[in-house]
Amino acid sequence: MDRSPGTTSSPRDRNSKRQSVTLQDIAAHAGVSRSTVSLVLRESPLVAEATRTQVQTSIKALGYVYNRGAAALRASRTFTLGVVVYDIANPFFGAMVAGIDSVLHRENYVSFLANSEDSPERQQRFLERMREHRVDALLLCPAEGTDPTLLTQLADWNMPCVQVLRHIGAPPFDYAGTDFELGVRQAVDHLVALGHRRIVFLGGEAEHSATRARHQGYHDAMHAQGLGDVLGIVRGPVTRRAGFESIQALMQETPRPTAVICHNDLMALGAMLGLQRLGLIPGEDCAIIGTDDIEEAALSLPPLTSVATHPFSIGEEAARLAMRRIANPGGAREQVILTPRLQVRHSCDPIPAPGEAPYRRYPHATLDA
Amino acid sequence: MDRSPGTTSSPRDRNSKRQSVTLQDIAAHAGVSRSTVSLVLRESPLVAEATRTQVQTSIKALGYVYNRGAAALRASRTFTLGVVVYDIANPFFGAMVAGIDSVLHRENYVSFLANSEDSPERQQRFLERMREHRVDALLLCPAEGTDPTLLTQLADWNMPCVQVLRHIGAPPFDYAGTDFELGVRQAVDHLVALGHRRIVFLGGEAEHSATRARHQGYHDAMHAQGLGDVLGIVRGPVTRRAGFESIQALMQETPRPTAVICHNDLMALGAMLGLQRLGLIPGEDCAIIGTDDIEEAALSLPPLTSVATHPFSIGEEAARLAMRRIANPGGAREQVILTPRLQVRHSCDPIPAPGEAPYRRYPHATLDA
DNA sequence: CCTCTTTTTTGGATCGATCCAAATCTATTA
DNA sequence: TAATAGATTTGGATCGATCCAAAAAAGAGG
Repeated sequence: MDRSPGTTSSPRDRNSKRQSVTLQDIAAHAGVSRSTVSLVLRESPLVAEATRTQVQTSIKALGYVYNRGAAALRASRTFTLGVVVYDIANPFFGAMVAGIDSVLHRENYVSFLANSEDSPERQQRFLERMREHRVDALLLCPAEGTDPTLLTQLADWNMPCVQVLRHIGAPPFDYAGTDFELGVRQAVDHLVALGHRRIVFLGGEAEHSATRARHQGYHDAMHAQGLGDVLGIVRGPVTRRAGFESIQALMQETPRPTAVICHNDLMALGAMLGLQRLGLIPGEDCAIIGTDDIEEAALSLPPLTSVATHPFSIGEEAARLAMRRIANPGGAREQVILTPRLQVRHSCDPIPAPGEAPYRRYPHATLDA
Repeated sequence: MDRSPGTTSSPRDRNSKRQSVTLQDIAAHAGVSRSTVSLVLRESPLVAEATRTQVQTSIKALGYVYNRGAAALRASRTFTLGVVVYDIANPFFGAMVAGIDSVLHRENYVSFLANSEDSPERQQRFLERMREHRVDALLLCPAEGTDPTLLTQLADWNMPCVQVLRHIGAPPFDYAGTDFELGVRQAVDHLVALGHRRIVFLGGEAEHSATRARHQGYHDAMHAQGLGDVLGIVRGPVTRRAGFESIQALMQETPRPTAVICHNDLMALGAMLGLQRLGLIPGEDCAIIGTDDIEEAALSLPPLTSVATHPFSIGEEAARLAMRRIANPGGAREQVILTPRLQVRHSCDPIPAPGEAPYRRYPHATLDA
């Protein structure tokens, strides 16, 4: 009030002398105290309306930039989240991360993303780094082979953790994922309704919740359909290449399976390719169903029938759960389980009429589902 | 020295009273000063060997966790990097991010990853968030349509920026990418050597450096080969679906192109699918070359010939450049341009002998290149 | 006009590290 | 042995915000 700093301290002056505009500078400019400015920034209802607008004007005028680091030090809240996935190159995770971001954005959060590549050691190093950076919470898709005591460790660290897609350790824990068991059941039921009996599951080799649930679902559904005698599970990596290779081995068997359900879409796409390599037609010589319903699934030949697991929604739910946990660290743990939906396309169409050339059928298929 | 705090201040005691172990605690435990501990942590050569080991013992004993936020406040260095990409679901970026991480890891950095989805507005919001978090530098793959003044803005913000893959604004600026022009030339030359003349380029519609360079390369290479009269560039989105659709339109034309070079691999894979949908055989009815050489390229039918752009290396180089810039903000701007390499597979094999059934040829192709 | 609430504002302490000039401790040399 | 140089160590100030108890201002009631 005694001076009009808008003119006395020119930007040039500040540039040369001091690095950045601080609360103090704004306070001086607006003729109030540091604390009041802080309250305005945090949108406290305590400040009078007139003061608020005055301060906001000064903030704009001086081009102030909030220093979250400084705030974090005092308030011990960083507005920062750690996200650990195991295969960032899988489009599923692209979509999931987008879902996470969409929620974090609203909450003014920002995320550290790390790719464990399914290595517990890599994962551990990332977690330690994130600990130093004092993330408010963690979204963790645990790497294959992660020791269940990791959860205890994180609890000791005081780092809230929401597991995503896979889970380790004993309940209760926070978790967001899909009902994989139900997903596989949907796939099996669909195939059986189409007349298939020899249905093989191309699954993962790792022992974690997500493979277990799928295998359990397969097992139960097959039994429920009275097909307990033709169970077949192949275990291996869950990559495109693995799908490509294992289906070719599978097709050498007699009797051949007539349908294959895959752990994820990448495998399923690889499997379709493997069939083609053998001169077989996916969907006719052997039905294929994938899991995830990534974008590419609609863009294969034939378009892939897939159990949609809604990665974007999973990301959103996981992030929301993390926000809830941050707001209420002691609250009851939650498990958010989304319901998958079978997206039917053309990779398990019924056998074509005898006269019809199989290959020619694809052009009639619609790709837009 | 006067007391043995390892026993006097038990962990339980600290848990209840104070939140976390600080430098002060370690100093007391080791019988030295705060400052000395700080020097040890930063691996300063100033501290005597005996002191160093003593302090390190105390650090372990007390389970100290470095608080980077606090350090950042004082030292105004956050050990944090912003990374903005425009399509996280593209496996190319998965590999690139992995390359970035591998460098950051060594340097004890951690990265905020943001996905602009090619929206300048989204990008801008992320940048503002990262500014509040005071990232030490930015790795930016500018979203399509980004205003060139963004560079000025970032300079005003005092935020070092390394552009990646695409660049906007006027030199000098820091940049890491590939010689796309050369890449396309390699593709054209390869096709011409195989006897192709009607070579079409399936390119992007956006006006940025990466599309311009590719188009320029195509233009120059075609002219150099004396094919200036059969130029053909199709512009559109650079997605799998776009490749799928535009090649089908292209195949209606007369005379038909005999070869297509694509902006990226996703397009090329889509294009191969499009050919199949028309009942045409990729590589025989029409040759296809992609760009990037993502993992999936080796796993298509036929395996895709592609201009390898080495995403992992680009990520590494970009991150290294950022580290150099952080260490020396005023230094001369650098442009790191990697050399692409044509990875020949089977999507542009020469026309098969008359008697040979085209489709049967694929099983003989090796997928391992 | 004065007292009593209620609303709004404030300054000093604090978060946990680094910076830096000065103090201390060790050798070395005259 | 004292002076000097070099190697270590140190404490106070600082980074830029929040917390919180207390002060000041505004409004209500008699």
